[in-house]
Amino acid sequence: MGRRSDHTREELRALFISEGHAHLAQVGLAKFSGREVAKRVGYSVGTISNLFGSVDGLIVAINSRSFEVWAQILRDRLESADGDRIAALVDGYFAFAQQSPELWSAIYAHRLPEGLDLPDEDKARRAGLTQIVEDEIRAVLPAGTDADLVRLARSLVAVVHGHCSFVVSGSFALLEEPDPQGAALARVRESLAAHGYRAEDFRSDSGLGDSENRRSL
Amino acid sequence: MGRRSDHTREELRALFISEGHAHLAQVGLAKFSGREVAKRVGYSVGTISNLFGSVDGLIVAINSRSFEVWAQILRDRLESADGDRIAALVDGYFAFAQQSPELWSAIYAHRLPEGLDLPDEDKARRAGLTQIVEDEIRAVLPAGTDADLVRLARSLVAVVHGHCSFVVSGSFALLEEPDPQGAALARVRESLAAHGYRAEDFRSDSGLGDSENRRSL
DNA sequence: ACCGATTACTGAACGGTGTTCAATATATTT
DNA sequence: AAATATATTGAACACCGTTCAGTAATCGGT
Repeated sequence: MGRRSDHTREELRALFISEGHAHLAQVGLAKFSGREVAKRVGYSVGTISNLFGSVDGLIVAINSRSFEVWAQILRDRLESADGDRIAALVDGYFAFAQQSPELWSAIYAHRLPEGLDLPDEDKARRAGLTQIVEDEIRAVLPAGTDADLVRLARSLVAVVHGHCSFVVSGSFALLEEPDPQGAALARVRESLAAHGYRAEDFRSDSGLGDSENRRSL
Repeated sequence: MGRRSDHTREELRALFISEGHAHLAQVGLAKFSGREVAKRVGYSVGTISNLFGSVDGLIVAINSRSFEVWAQILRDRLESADGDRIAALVDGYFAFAQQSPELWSAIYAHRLPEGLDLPDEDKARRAGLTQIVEDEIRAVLPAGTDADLVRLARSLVAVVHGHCSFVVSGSFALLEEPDPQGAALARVRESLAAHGYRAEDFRSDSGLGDSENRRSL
């Protein structure tokens, strides 16, 4: 077979990303197969190299797509949140990781080979997630330099990320923790409090992690 | 060639782990090759399956070895620490990750296939690291239930882990953070303070992360 | 309407991977 | 010394990602 042109290049990329996303969610990064994805899409092996440069390139694109799905989950949780928007953020962070553990861990397990780094387009696609958090943190802390606020927001993302990572990877470190998400939230609240969190309404909280918080404050 | 028996089974395992450790540090998990390790050790392909069940089994053993190296680094830092033992812990955590990024990320990037989970022996080998942290946290907080203390200690490990993960993965999230380790330490101190940290001497601290801390307390 | 030139896609070939398991050569036991 | 048990091999297999000459559809010019 030769030229087909039943899809534009962009449509074809979208097809591979979509099918690849599903495949990655099923089998995980270790067993991910570009050949398999090509077969499912109905195109030949070489097409991946044409479109994405390499299988690594395809995985990068798939992971960027994951970030978009993830960000949308955060927005949904914020939308349907009661007053406690910080809890909603933590909840959204965990939600994606736990409902799609293979997709989530692929994001952090995948390291692109020496030399090339993330295309700018992918950086932009992924920035949305942290942006959401930054905006929420800004709304809840006393005004300071924006640079400091951005740094704190990302540091708090790291706090939640660490807990999430231990849960998904099944690290023994959190095996005995009945409520890792609660613990993450508690740590976030402790740091926010240290930075002058405007307490509004603290009413609804749950989980043992928060009891730590309550006990000591 | 047939039977050789120039090493006991345990010696042979140690050989593969040692050589595999070096190989993993060089090329990273994605390019890790069991065949290559076997060649270096001077044994044939099949030997890995005999000794470790599979290449995944070998990687598990290598990663457990990494935990031991890592724990030793923590102990060294504690030994040569000035008064600030918490900073020493954070420093040790980052030190291993940054001096052996491939080994560190292999620990968390490797997910063992559906079905089998970590052998008890490996769990024990890996527990040493968190044990060190637990002991230090216990020494520095007012006495409470030991269960709560263990959970808090591990949660704090997760806090540091998250920052470390973002650094090693080169995640854009911390690109604008000049001192991620300082940020991790600041978050840990904020949580410790919330739980009644006995402040002893706070004298020597450094880094922007800590300035956040100082400003807000 | 035709015909190069261009483009999109193919898929066999290649070198690599992990796993299996009959064959084999050394140890150990009888 | 013979028989048995054990440790190790390595060819065979089925997969993987990358390459690239080849081919067929489309396009631009006449």
